[in-house]
Amino acid sequence: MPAGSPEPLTTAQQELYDWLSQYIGEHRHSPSIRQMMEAMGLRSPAPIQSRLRHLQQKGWITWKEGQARTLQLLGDALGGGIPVLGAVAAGGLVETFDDVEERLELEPVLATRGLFALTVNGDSMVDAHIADGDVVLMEPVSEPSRLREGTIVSALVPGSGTTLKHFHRDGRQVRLEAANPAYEPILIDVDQVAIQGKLVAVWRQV
Amino acid sequence: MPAGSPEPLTTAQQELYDWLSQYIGEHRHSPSIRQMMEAMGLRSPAPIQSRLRHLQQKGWITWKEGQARTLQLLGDALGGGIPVLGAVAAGGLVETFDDVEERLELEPVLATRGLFALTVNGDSMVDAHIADGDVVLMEPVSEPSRLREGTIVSALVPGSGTTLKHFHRDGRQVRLEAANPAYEPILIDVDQVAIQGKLVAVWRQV
DNA sequence: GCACCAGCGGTACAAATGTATTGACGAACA
DNA sequence: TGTTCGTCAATACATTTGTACCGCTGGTGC
Repeated sequence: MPAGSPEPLTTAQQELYDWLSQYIGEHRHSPSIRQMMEAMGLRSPAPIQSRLRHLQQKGWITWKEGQARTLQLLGDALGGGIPVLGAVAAGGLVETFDDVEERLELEPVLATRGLFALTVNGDSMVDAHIADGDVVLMEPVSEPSRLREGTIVSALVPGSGTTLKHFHRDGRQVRLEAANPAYEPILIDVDQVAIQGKLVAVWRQV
Repeated sequence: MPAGSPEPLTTAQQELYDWLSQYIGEHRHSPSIRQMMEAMGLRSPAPIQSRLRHLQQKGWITWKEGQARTLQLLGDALGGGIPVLGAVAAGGLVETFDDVEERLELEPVLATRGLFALTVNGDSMVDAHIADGDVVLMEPVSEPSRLREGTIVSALVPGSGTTLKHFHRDGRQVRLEAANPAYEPILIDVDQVAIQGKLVAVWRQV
């Protein structure tokens, strides 16, 4: 909820909300009222209806009347994106943020078909601000010849495994450069290397 | 689909899948079969059943039998998280990835209530691998006194706006340190600074 | 031509499901 | 003390909804 009015919940309401959050996170869809009933250890749907009504009035959830399993949490991120409240600065500056300027939408990226992720191991890409332990989201590459110069790709180099590097072409050869001067570029024939994917996003969870 | 068997779809199946993808992306829940029926311009649920069965057999969708609106796309990211196929390395190494080791779950983070995002401006946090233009996901902080030493926070410093820094306590004072030696630490009385949130995740979209 | 299959229409049915109603209990509060 | 409100039980009801069945059609390949 747009930070400001965290309407307090009763313990029963909180209990239901927490369970909903967990269930939806796990199953990707809303449970039915009778499922909530069972999970809460109740024997009648009425209490659930009541709690749901209150959760709705307080702005925590919403659903489509009459339609099954259309309940949604209004926890900012889920549904509608995360509000980007402003910018934070280097030296300082930037005013306080009052209203939402835009919303961060992860969906479009996540909806990319065939997307996969890799855990970054080592420090070869630190200069590109990709640190050890980061997760990189990659999109499969079908035509390596169409890659833009400098694109960060994951490449399978015979004898040295999979590696994350900047992609360059040198005529008939491919040059894979780390974003860290401590590492030597890899020069390899275009036929010898398999480009698995290109970098779409970086995710780091603290 | 788990990269490897891009089972071909008929145009009718593709049409339905595309619509489902769009609908779910927009509404955050599955439509009912009769809704699909209408959307496809049909007058009977049977064709939809047929298409759904085929989409399921080919591994594009899934649902819980007998339960309403529990259909899910199997587009990797949506539903089930993004498959983390392995690790990519610095110098090299790491074998090819065959099977999914784990899945990247963004949901738990995104479900955090009150979560907000900030666009990073400047290079004060480069040493923490947070670059200009990154989006940082922040969780509101209610009790600044309970913050762990070194936690990255966004703080509102009177006269110098909002800034992203490492948080430290020095007795009755707060020390805000940039992750870049070029910037001087900010020393300020605990009552003079407002800690708005702590860093939960970093998101960088290429 | 014939088999096969995806697709369509129409219909039917049982189950899942949201919702309304009534009554009772206990805690909070004036 | 009496009122209010959130909670629970039990029940009832109308839809919503998934699913099954039958027959027909048009295209594809043998």
